[in-house]
Amino acid sequence: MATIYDVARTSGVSPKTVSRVINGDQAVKKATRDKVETAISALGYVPSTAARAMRSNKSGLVGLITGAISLSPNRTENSGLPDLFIVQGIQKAMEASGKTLLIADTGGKMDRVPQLIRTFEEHRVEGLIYVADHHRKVELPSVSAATKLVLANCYDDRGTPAVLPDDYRGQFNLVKALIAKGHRRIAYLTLSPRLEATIHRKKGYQDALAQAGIAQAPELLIPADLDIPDHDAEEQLLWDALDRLLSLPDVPTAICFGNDRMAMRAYGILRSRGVSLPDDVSVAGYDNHKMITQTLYPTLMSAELPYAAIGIRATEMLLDMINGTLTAQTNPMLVSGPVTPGNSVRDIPTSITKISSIGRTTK
Amino acid sequence: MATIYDVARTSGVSPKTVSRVINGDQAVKKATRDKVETAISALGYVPSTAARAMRSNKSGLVGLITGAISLSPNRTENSGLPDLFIVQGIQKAMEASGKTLLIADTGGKMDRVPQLIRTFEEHRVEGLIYVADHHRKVELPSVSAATKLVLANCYDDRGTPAVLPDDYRGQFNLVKALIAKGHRRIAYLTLSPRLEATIHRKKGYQDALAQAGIAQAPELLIPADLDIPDHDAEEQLLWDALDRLLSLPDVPTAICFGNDRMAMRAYGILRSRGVSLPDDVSVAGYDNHKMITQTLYPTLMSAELPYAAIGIRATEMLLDMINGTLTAQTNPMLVSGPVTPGNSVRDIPTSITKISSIGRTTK
DNA sequence: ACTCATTATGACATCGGTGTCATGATATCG
DNA sequence: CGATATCATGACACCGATGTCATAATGAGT
Repeated sequence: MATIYDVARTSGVSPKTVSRVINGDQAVKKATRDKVETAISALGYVPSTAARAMRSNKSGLVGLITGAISLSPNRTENSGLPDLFIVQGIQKAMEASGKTLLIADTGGKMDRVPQLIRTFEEHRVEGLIYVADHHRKVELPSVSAATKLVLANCYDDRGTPAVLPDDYRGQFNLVKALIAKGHRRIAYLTLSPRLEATIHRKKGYQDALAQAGIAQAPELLIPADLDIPDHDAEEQLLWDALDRLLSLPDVPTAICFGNDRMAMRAYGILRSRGVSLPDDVSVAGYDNHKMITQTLYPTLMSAELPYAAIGIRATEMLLDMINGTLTAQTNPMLVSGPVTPGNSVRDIPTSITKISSIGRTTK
Repeated sequence: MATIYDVARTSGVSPKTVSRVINGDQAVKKATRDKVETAISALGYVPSTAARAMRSNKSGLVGLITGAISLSPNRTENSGLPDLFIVQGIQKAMEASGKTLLIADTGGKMDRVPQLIRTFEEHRVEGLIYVADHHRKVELPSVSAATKLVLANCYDDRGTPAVLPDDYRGQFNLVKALIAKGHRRIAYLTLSPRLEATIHRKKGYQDALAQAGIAQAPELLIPADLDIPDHDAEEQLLWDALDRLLSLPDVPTAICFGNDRMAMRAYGILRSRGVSLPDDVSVAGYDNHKMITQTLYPTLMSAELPYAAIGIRATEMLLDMINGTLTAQTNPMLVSGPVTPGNSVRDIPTSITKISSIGRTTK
C-alpha cells in the first residue's frame, strides 16, 4: 500500500507538502498541487487512519455495543420492537458526523461486554454507546474516565448520561386520546409489572384517568404478560385476563395492551369469543411496531416507541460530549413519541358531542 | 490515556520490557513482570491498536458492507429471508479469528459503496466482505489489489471469490423429497423469472422430475411473483396462478412456491377457496424462514436457504485468503441446505408402498 | 574465581502522517 | 533596486508499539 512518502517521491516534493495537499492546508502552488494529485491517483494512495490517529491522538471512532445484530430477527416473533431500530438511528446520526462507527455485538451474553469494551479502548474510541433491548437498568463495567459513554434505552445508578423512552407520557397521551374519543371505562393489560416500562406506563394510565376525573377501577388493571419468554404461560395469562374483563358486569369499552404483540394476540382471542373489533370493544397497543399495527385488521391504534429517535438523541448527546459542546440537561433524557392512530378504537359519542352533533355533521 | 512509556516509567523498566510482558515474549524475570503488571493495572493501560497497526503494518480489521442493518426489519414483511442472517454468520465466524469486524451499512444506496470502501482502505482493512440481500450479480468498484474481497450471496464477472446458495440443489432435493412422498404431479409457482435464484431452482425442479421419469407439464410451472415490491400486483399474480392450477382437469397434488412468504399467502388464498391443507393439496416453500415455516398451521415444508452458513463460509474463505492458506477451489462456492420437514405435505401411498404395507405397519 | 553460555534488559530505529519552525522563493512598495 | 511582507516548501520531531541488535546480569562448569 502506497504511503505519503511514495507520493512525495513520485511527485518530487516533501511528504509535508503532500500532507498539505490532501488536507487542503495553507497555500500550495497550483502546479505543485497538480503534480501531487496526479501522483496520488497514479499510486492509488489512501492516507492511513492509524498513522493519523497516532499523530493527532484522535481515532475518529465511536463504539456501539448491542445485541441487536445477533438476536434481532429471531426474536421478532416473541418480543417487542426490535432494538435494531435504535442502531439504525445511531448509524444515521453518526454518518453526518464523519466518525466511524465500530459495532460490537454481545450475542446476548452480558459477560462479553468487558471484552468488547477492552477492544474499543484498544482502538481508542472517542465515545461509546450501549444499547439495551428494552428499557431497563444496567450495570456496566467502568470505562476509563476519558471515554465518553452514553446509555440508550437503559440507565444506571452512577449518573451515566442516558436516553430513555418516555413511557409515562406515551401511555398518558394514549389514554388521553382514548378518553377524547369518548371512552371512560378503559382497561389496561400490562406487560410484566417488573419491567421499568410497565411502572411508568401504569402511572401514565392512572394519571390520564385521574386528570379526566375518572375513578380508578382496580379490576381493569391486570398484568398479563411475563418477562421471560414462555409461549404457553403468556397465552394463558392473556386469555385469563381478557376473560376476567369480559365477565365483568360493566365490560370496559377500551382495552390497552402492554405492546402491539399482546394486542395482536388479543385480536385472536377476542374474535374467538365473538367479540367484534372495534364495535364491541376498542383496542390499543404500544410500540407502533408497524409490521403489526398496519397489518392487522382493523389497524391498531398504538403509541410510538421512538427507538430511532432514541438512537439519534443518544448519538447527538455523545458527539456533544466529545466536542465539549454538551449543554447541561437533565439526566436521563426522555424521548417521547406520538399516539399513532388506528381503526381499532371507535368513537363513543358522549352526551356533549351528541348535542353538538345536532348542529353539525359529525365527521 | 496511559501509554507504554508511562507504564515503563512507573515500573522502572524500558518500554521494550513492558512490550515483552504484554505480549508474553521471551523470558522476563518474574519480579520484573510483576512490577510491570502492577503498573499496568494501576494505570489502566491498554495498548493502542493504532500504534501496533503502524508498526506491524497489519490492522487486524476486516470490513463488511451490507444494507442489512438499515433495511432489515422494515422489509421483513415484504421479502424473503433477512440478509441479516448472513451478517450474523460472519460475526460469529470472525469472532474466533481475533480480527475486528468493521460494519458499514449502505442504507440501500449502492452509490455509497465507493465511499465506504474508501473508508475501509483508510483503515487498512485486511479483507472485505460484500453481502447482497438476495442471490444476484453485482458490479463493485475495484478495490486495491492488496485488499482481499469476498462476495456473499452475490457474484461478479471478474472472478472475485464468491459464496452463493446452491439454489439448484435446494429445489432439486425439495422436489425429490416430494416425489419420495408419492407426489408425481408437482406444480411450481416461481418468484420472478428474472431472479438468479429462480433460474437455478427451476432447473433443479425440472431435473428432479426428469430423474424420476416424470414428464414436464408446462402448465404447472408458473412465475407468480415480481422482483419489485407491489403488494396488489403480487396478490393478483398469485391468485391467478393458483386459480389456473385449481382449474386444471388434473389438479396437482403438490405445489412448490418461490419462497415461504409466497406459500404463506397461498395458505390464505387456498383456504378461502375451500382447499384443505395438506389433504387436498400439499404445499412447500423455500428459505425455511422459521418465523413462517414454524408458525403456520400446518407447519410448512421448505428448503433451507443457508444464510448463516454462507456468512461463515465467506468468512472462512476470506481469512484463508488473508493468511495465504487458501486451498484452490471452484468459484463460486455453493452452499446448500437441507430440506426442512413440515406438515404441509402429505404422504401419497403409491401402488408399491400399498403392496409393502400389506406386510408391515406403515409408519 | 574465571570463563562461557544463557537469560534479562535496554537503546535505537521504524511504521505514516502532521505540527512547528525555518528557510527559500515571490511579490509588493517606496 | 533593495527592503520587507507574503507565499511556498522542507527539515525535523513526535505519536506508541515493537523488531533488531547490543549489552548487562546471572548461572553453570571447571
